[in-house]
Amino acid sequence: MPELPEVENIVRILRPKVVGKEILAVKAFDPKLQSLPQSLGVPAKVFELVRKGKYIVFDLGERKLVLHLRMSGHLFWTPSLLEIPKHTRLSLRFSDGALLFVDPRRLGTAEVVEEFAEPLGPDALGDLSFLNKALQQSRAPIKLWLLDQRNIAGLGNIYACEALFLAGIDPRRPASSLTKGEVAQLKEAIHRVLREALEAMGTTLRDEAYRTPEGESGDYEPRVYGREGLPCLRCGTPIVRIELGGRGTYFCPRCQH
DNA sequence: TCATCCCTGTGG
DNA sequence: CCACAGGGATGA
Repeated sequence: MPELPEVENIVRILRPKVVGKEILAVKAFDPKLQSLPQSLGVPAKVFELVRKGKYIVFDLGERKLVLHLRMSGHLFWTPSLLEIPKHTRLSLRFSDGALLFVDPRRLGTAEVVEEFAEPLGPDALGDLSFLNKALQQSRAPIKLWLLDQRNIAGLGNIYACEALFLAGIDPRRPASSLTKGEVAQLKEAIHRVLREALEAMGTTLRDEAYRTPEGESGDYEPRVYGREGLPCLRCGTPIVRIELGGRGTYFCPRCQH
């Protein structure tokens, strides 16, 4: 569910609540996470809270707690543990509140490691000049290339579609077929979409979908994602949905070539 | 480079 | 009932 802007917002909101504080107790509600309280060990001071691609990393000094929300994960901040919402998988108690990892589909992950070592490409919010050369080396459809976190970290299904729409590029095009001008457009489009979404506090498509740790929904409104059959905001042509790599892919057949 | 799987829920 | 879901690992 969450992509870079949503994860970044979550981290920004949580940072003042947890950095410099101690995790006083950990409880796992999912058998998959049974060993986590043991490996985490309490009390554990949180030195830093950082986003790496779509991962959320709690720097505990000698070790890191690494969370990934995948499709349906949420992090909620709550003043008390008296009421545990349905689908809560993990709770981290602090002196003045608690953090709940809630994940209906249970696809999310939480693990304690010595060092964060996921193979991630450069962050999508950072310098994108590497795209010029990198894209030349792959014949994969550009949208799938953008979704591969080893290439570029942070984009997901919504913002990959949105960026390609803004750049006027057909998602099926081989990455290596993009001209220099198109790559320039794409770089700009990626940054624009992510900044817009960040400012809007992310995208909340359905009621049960993304929320900030304080329960707020995001205001970003996709231009093409989820708009099959609706008129393109630029030319009025109905937006088309196709499947690419098994994922729904939306684009304007007239604006994107 | 695919399909398949991991899971559960919702909406048509 | 079936289709679909904002992610990613895996094995053919």
